[in-house]
Parts: sequence; C-alpha cells; structure tokens
Amino acid sequence: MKATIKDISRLAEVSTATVSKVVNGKAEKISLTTKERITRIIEEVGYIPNRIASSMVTKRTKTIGLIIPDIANPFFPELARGVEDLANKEGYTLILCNSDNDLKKEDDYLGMLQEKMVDGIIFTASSNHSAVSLALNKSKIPVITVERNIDGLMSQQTIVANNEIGAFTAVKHMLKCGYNKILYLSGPIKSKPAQERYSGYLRALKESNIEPMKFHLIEGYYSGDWSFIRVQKIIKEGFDYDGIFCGNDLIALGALKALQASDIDVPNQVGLVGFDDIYMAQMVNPELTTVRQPNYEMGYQAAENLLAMIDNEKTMLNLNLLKTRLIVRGSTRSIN
Amino acid sequence: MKATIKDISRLAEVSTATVSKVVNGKAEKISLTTKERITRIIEEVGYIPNRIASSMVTKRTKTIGLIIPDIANPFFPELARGVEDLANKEGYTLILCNSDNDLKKEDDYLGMLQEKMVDGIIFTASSNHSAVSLALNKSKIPVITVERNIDGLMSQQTIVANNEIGAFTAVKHMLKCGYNKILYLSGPIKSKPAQERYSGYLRALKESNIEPMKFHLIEGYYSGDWSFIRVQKIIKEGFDYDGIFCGNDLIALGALKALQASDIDVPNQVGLVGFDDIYMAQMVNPELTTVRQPNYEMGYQAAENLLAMIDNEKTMLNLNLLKTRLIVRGSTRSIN
DNA sequence: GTGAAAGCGCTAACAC
DNA sequence: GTGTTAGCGCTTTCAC
Repeated sequence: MKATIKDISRLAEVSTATVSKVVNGKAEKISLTTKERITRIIEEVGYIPNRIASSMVTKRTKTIGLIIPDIANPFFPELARGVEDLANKEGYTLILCNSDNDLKKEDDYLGMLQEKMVDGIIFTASSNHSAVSLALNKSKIPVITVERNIDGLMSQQTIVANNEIGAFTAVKHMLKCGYNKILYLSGPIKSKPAQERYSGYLRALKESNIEPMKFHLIEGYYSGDWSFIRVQKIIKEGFDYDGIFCGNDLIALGALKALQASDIDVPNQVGLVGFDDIYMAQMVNPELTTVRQPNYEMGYQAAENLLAMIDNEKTMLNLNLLKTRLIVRGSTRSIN
Repeated sequence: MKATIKDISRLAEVSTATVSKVVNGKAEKISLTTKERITRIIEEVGYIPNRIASSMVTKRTKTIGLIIPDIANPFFPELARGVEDLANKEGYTLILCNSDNDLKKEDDYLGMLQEKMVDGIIFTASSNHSAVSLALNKSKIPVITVERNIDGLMSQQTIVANNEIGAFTAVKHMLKCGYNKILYLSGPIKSKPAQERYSGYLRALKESNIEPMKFHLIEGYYSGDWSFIRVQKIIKEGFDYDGIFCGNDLIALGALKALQASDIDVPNQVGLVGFDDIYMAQMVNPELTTVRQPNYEMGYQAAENLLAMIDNEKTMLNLNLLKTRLIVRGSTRSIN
C-alpha cells in the first residue's frame, strides 16, 4: 500500500494540513522541529505526494499538451524540445500528441487533453478547420498555435516564423548568385507556410523583374523521397532551370541527392536552397544553404507565452512573427 | 463554470451514477431512453468528463511516461513515435521527458512521473546507476527500459536491439568487401550499446583472423560534428585505414562529409558503415550502408509490453533482443 | 434500471 | 503554529 498524506500525518502526529504545507513549501509558519520531523518521515516512508489529488482541488495539473503532426518529421523534435525545456523549467510536464495532420486525430487529442485537464495546449494545426477552432473557442483552455496559424481561433496567440520574408531573402540571394531560372519545389500548397513562402518567392522575382518560368511551382510533399523522384523526373525531361528553391530542407536534401546522382554539380550548375535548417543541412556535401527557422525558440517561446496565459487567465490576441535567417552554405555559389 | 457530472445528472434528472455509466460505456443496464437523453444533454452542454477525478477513484491515469536522453537526437523521434502510436491506440496518453543523460534530471523526471501517477514508464537510462534502480525497485510502478538495459533494475523488462550481432554482421560484411583496416568510431564507451557493438566488431575481426589495428577504437560522441572533426584529424595524420565502422549514423554522416571534403572516395577508397538507419542515411550520396535498428518497433513493443504489465500487475523479468538488419547501400563497395 | 452514499488523497479557509 | 473540515468530480457497491 502506498503511503498517503494521512499516513505521514499520523506518523508525525500532526494534521494533514501541516504535512501538506511542508510538502508544498508553504511551511513558513511551521516550526523547524515539526518541519524536520515531517521531512524525515516522508523520507523514511518514501512518501510520494499524489499530484492527481492536488490537481482536483487546485484546478491545476501543471501539464501542457503539444499537438504536432509527427515527431518523426525532423522539423518537430527541436520544436518539441523547446517546449519541453521551458515546461520542465517551470515545473510543467508535457503530453506529446502526433496528429499526422489528420483532423479526426487532432480532434480526439484535443478532447483527451481537455479531459486530462491540461492547463494549456500548444498546437500545430493541420488546417484552419473551423470545427476545431469552434470547439477550442468554447472551452476556456489557453491555446497557442505554432508554425501555422489557424484562422477561426479567437483570442489566442500564434507563433510563426516569417515565411514570406524568409523565402524572399532566400530567392533574392539566389538571384544575386546568378541563378535566375528558379523552380519552387513546394510542400502541399494548402498549408499556410507553403503559401507564404511562395509569396516571398514571387515577390523576389518580381522585384528583380524576372518573369517566373512556366511550371515554376511544383507541388508535392515535405519529404526527401518525393523530391528525389520528382527531381529525377525534372532532369529526365530536360527542363531548363538553374536553381531550386525548396519548401523545406528535406525536399532540398532529396533534390540534392537526385542532382548528384545525375552528376549535376551543385552549386555550379544548379543552386539549391532549403528551408528550416535542420541538423542534417550541414551534414551533406555541399552543405545546404537554407533559411533558418528558429524551431527550438518557437517551441520555447510558445511555451513561455502559454504559461503566461495560464497564469494571467486573460487571453490576448497576438501574432508573434519570429525572424528567419538566411544561412549561406555550399549549395549556392558565391556572389561574384 | 465548467459542467460536471452533477450538472448533467440534474439536467437529465438521473443520478450521477447513471451518467457515469453512460459516459464510460458501462450502460448495458440503462434504458435506451435515459441513455439517449443523457447523451443528448452531454452534447448540448458540451460536458467534458474530468479524468483527473476518475483517476482518483480508479487509480489509473491512462498515462505513461517516456524518458529519453533527447528527442532532438534523430534516433529517438521514431522510438517515441512507436511508443505514442501504441499508447494512443490503447487510449493512453504520453508524457515526454528529455533527460540529456543527466542523472539528476532522470531522477527528477522519475519523481514527477510518479507524482503524476503515471501507470508505467518507458526509460532509456543514461547509465546503470544503482540509486535510480533502487528507487524504481521500491516503487511498484511498471518500468520498461529501452535501448539500454540497466543492471540493478529487478523484475522489469528490457527491449534492446542485438547490438553485438548487428556490429558483427556489419564488420563481417566490410571484411567481405575487402576492407580490412577498419576503425571503430565509437560513441561514449561507457554506454552498453557502444560496448556491445565494440564486442561485435572485435569478434568479426577475430573470426577472420585479422588483428585489430593499433588505435582502432576511437571514442567520442554520437554526433556528426564530432566525427567530422575527428576524421579530418585522422586524414591529416595520414593514418592507414580503409574502412570505418561507426557507432551510429550521425557519426557515419560526419565521417562521410569529412572524407568527401578531402576528396577521399567512398566507397572505393574507404568503406563506411553506420548504425541505426536513421532517415538521413538514405538521403546522402552515396547512401549509407548501415545496421538497421528497429527504433519504431522498439518503442511500439516497449509500449505493448508496458501495457501488458500494467494490466497483469505481475512483473516478469525479461530481456527482449530485437533483431538488427544490415542494410547494404552505397557507402561500401560491392563484394567481388 | 436506477440511486444513495462513501470515499479516492489532497488543499485551503478558518478556527483555535 | 497547528488542526478541523468541507469539498474537488468522479466511480462503485449495494440497496431498492
């Protein structure tokens, strides 16, 4: 049988209230002797307070939920790590949920998290589905959306990277390097980030008075397998291009592999730029020029803001645009 | 104010017991009419059962904890995903903890998880520290260790890949390919897997009557940055070798980059083999020959066994050795 | 079929 | 300084 606060109070010959106070560090008014006695007994017995029971009365579980598409996607571990680090630092615990961008799963997780009485939720939504936002709006639970904002969601905060400017800067750089027939290998264009990056891409071309090529937008998935195959096809078709701006690093990595497999020199024949700056971006040869997205910071900051919301209980509508940064490496040739 | 079971029972003019039954699908003996009435009202009110309160009485939180060194290490996301998938499938929720291989953090997390009354814990321990095992032995909470077993821990299960055989097979293959001056670029040798892989490496050499070279064991970290620098140094020193067996894929990837940066041809001049088969192993050129470790399956199976332990309440001492598989790709030359 | 009531382990007034 | 007590929201036994 596991020891409870009652057992401790009995053994220490005090009330449960007193034990509770020393367990929770609210023991200013408890005499040193009893405090020490209680502490010793707790130690001896190996008493572990039942936080479930505390949560019942405090209405705080000190737990937050994180819903992301897939922790196995290299973009998310760092994000998750950022969230967890801040959470842990503040004594919170993190529940991890993989939605696979599946609306049903998102919904289920949202429900489970609320049933488990999490204090707040960090959410990378698959789309801006209104049903989800509605449910979320109704419940009073603090929610922060990360990486992609979700339209119908009111009175909540969003942390996203500045995709448009990131893409703009990247493509601008490619143009400066002398690439001017640049494809955009995009992830699913229905997602906000993909759209924003596309906008940035277009704006960069426009600003340089360069007409986008026909078929410059190639839509697919955020996967190296997809881009590998797709780029092979592009090569075979004898398409005329000299640069590829990729929706993310995975796409860029797959493209790089396909190009190298056909002995196309990167960066001399074709320039390549990715997005995210995942760890692997610097582990390939040539290293990937890419737009660094502060994933870890996004997670960390999301958690910071979430805890602030939890503490203040007031919700503020807010869009936090985090800066991206172009990391120039070897997959683009240097500017003459 | 959030609706409680009482509110529902009042609105439906039934007892809380009845509501509880329909909420939890134990409503065989409830008439269809009342069942429907209750369901409708729950719907209308948007009632969300408080699972914290249920946990108080059922002594089940339907939550498990996962302690790993670092979710940002490419090895762990798949493992975590495996755990989460099975957990979710069985209606469990996953708490994620990053220990950074830090004993103190491991301890803290272990404590937190127990306070939160998780039903079980999956644990990749940094070392086989006895203090941890002792604490764990004392508490009755089911624990499964993954990837590395921890010695002092009694009556618990372990899921590990067969590192020794995996390494043996890999090095055997290298020898068959004609490499016979093979280095072992290891992660921290204090960790069990590193030791076991080293044993396999040695056994393979021995079986082929090949004397290990001097300084064949190079110890470092499971990081591409480390191996990149380390291999650069090896190259500069003009060391005589023709193959590198790496403690994991990150090490191999860093080595590959260093070799290629010095225009050393992989696989023709130097053969390279990794361990794990992370996603990136096939995204480089040449693709990495590696020992596939079934990370996802490890996580999934760990979760399966954990839930079995939770349900049976009996603990069985058990070591599950999962098979590794050599994946031959382009970083080793083909057998003549 | 349904309800009454006890109690899970804890906290937070408030009383002393 | 310390104790009493009333719940937190739910499940479950047992009675009806």
